[in-house]
Amino acid sequence: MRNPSSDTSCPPGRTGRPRSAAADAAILAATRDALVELGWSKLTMGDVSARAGVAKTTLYRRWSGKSELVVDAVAELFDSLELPDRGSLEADIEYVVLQFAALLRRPEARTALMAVVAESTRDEALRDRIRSAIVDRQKRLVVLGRERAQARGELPYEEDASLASHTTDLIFDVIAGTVVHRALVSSEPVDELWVATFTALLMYGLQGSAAGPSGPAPAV
Amino acid sequence: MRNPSSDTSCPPGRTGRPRSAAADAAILAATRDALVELGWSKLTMGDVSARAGVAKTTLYRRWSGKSELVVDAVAELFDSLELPDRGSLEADIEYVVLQFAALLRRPEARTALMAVVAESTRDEALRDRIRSAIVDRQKRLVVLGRERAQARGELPYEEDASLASHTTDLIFDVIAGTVVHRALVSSEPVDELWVATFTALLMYGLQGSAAGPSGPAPAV
Amino acid sequence: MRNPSSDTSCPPGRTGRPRSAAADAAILAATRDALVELGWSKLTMGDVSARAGVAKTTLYRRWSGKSELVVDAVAELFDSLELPDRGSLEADIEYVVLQFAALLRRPEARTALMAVVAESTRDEALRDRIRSAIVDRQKRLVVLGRERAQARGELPYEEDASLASHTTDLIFDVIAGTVVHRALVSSEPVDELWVATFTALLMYGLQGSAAGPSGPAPAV
Amino acid sequence: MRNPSSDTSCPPGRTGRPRSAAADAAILAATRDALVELGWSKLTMGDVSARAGVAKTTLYRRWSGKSELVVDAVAELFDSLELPDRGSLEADIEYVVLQFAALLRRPEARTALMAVVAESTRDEALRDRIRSAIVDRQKRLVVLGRERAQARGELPYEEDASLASHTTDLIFDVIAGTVVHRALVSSEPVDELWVATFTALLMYGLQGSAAGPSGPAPAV
DNA sequence: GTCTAAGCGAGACGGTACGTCGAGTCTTAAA
DNA sequence: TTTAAGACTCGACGTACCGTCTCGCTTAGAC
Repeated sequence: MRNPSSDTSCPPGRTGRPRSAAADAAILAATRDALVELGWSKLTMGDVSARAGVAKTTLYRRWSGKSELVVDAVAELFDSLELPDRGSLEADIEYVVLQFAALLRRPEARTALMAVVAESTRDEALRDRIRSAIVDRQKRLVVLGRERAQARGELPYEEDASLASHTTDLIFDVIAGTVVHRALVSSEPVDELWVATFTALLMYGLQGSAAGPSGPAPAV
Repeated sequence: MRNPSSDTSCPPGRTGRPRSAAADAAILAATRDALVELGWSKLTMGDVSARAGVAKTTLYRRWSGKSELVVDAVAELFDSLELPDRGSLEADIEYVVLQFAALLRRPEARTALMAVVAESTRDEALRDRIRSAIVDRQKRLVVLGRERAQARGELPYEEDASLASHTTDLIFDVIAGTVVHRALVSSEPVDELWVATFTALLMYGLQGSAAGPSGPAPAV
Repeated sequence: MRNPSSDTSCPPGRTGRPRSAAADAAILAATRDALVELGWSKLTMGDVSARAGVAKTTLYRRWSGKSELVVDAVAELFDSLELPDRGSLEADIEYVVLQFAALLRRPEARTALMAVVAESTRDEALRDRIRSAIVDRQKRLVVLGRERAQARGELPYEEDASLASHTTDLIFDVIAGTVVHRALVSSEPVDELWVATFTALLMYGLQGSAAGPSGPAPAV
Repeated sequence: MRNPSSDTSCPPGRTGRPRSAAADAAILAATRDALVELGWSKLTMGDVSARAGVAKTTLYRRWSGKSELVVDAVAELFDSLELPDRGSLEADIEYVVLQFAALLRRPEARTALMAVVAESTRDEALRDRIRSAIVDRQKRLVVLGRERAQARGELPYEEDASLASHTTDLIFDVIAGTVVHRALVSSEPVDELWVATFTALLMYGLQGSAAGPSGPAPAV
């Protein structure tokens, strides 16, 4: 994250004691520790502040509540996501799926992600924060993978920008949604075999869709 | 639900005042009302008991906590899911996706589903309850749709029972996961256009995968 | 105190678990202990509840705040005040002064009395509670002593009830006010010598006033 | 007050920016305003600093806490007390009682006086400060009134300095204590009628006591 | 005329207590 | 034995003040 201080940009005026930069890092790390040990529902602001060696008021000065804090704490995990060029679209998809699955194996992510999404169903601001802090971080991998596949000729260029965006969104929802569902709802392992099967399904789907409505109609 | 009383089978002995059957229904309805008005995180056991005109003790005698109660309350919503024969696999998929999306538009489902999944990441028993009360209800639609498609010849029969089961699981995770992600994480509408696109992707994927690894390799 | 439960009479309806009578006693004793150890300003509701082995909510269910609680706790000390017949008005006065001074030597009374009076300057309800719980307990000694003196012929009967009441009030304010001021404001000891001097002053004053405006005018 | 800056004498060294003299006055005035509006227990240092247009640091550089600040703020009120010669001891007493009662009608004095006395029961330094800032200011009126009465021949000279001092103290405690008790504990008005009655009692007491133990024994 | 040590405003900081709320249990009397 | 009622313990909440600190900026006397 470029700007770890969350709610208010740090220097509104120029007077007064400046906010401790170290505190931000300590708090977010403490939040992740608490998530691992206690899980979302048993995590408390007081506990986090104690772990971080910080007063509770310092937390509330920077984050308006538990959800916001946890989003920022978990978002940092997503900074580690990357997409090296594995040579083919198929390999890239398998890599990104495995990487995301590994992230979902981390207890702090498991317990926190669905929780903040649940909260966000009744909180517009939280939804925006999740989008910018987490979703966008994931989506850029899809964008990158798609561009590479287009450069390789594996996928056609889409000239209509709106359509291109919608396609990216769909691919993203399919990949992220399916992996999350497998890992957290079905509680089944995301292992190499499953990833290969899922990737194959997705590859067929992408290539068939790319051929498009004008392509060979799905045979019954 | 056949047995709405959840934790303890109703009549362990036979003496004493029997449990009110009406109470169960009232409690679950009150729970859904409270979910609509307050959302998961602001729903309280005391509030539910007050809405249901029931003592808190009565709640705790039947459910061990908020998560269990909400799972049962929301599970009843899934009883309305059904899959009439629409004539083709494609139409069946579109129907099931739209139906599930409609369910996710209900505020009680939006706020509760992800929340109980989040809770279940640290609670084995809750995970089982979600599986039997919710997931299995959804999955039978996939099983049914697949059988119909096989009967129609749209999809091949899979003789290996284990493999068949895995394929069903994958399809289920793709459909349910993608729709949930679209609706709750990306917060985008699941409209006819999107459903058509997604269904097309899935159809190509299924047919390609059905042709199998021995089928035509995905062209680059 | 006849009714240790303070704010609400115990049985408003007849259902539900009744309030613990033991808790009242434990809380008031804990309050006095805390006053002795910590003093008024460092006494906290949380500390009292911990000492009493009681939840904080139980305190707040019975008393609306620290002031009310402390008034009730200290009021019990005043139950020990009594006025045995010492044979003469002078002896009775000396006895009551010494007894009150002894009470004011107790740290819980020293620290609490002025504090609740200070609070009561902005709180009508608290003022009433102090009056009924503390002031009236003290004043009855004055009433009793005066009646005895009248029976002995040391003081004349006052036929006008209003005037009689005003005289009692004056005597009470003089005795209680002077002793409190000596003990807490001037911080001087209320010893036998001082008591004798003060009592003499008061005796002359009472007898002179009793002789009344029609009595011998104060000589210059 | 000669030296309004309380805790540290202003110029310990000689270099550096000197303390603002205006700040002291502004702070004490703000303190009195806050006492009137909020009362002792709701008055906060932060509020006072805001009212005075001063940083909290500036307060704490001059006073060690709320009690000290309030003592100084209220003490200034006592500067207005004076005792013009009314021609007789009786008139002087009535005057001083009425004047003191008027002071106790001011909300800032009502709420603050008992509060700081309560605090002082556990704080030696505060007790000294109250004595020098408030009590001594009151007591000099008694000393003055007594000297005048002696000059008039209304009261005898007391040669034993210690005894004289003790008598002054007693008179002071009787007057101040009785008035405070009437005004703040009994919450009854200190009106002309009451003052006359009280003064009469006191006059008889003083004259009887002045006649002394060797004087006519109080008749039964 | 600098130099410099203190005062000053602003406001973040680590704490402690607040008074409230919800969870889940327990104790009554009535059904 | 279940029920409604409600008191109970426990623990977290989010806020308010406390008194301290760290900033950058005066300000006035010493050099």
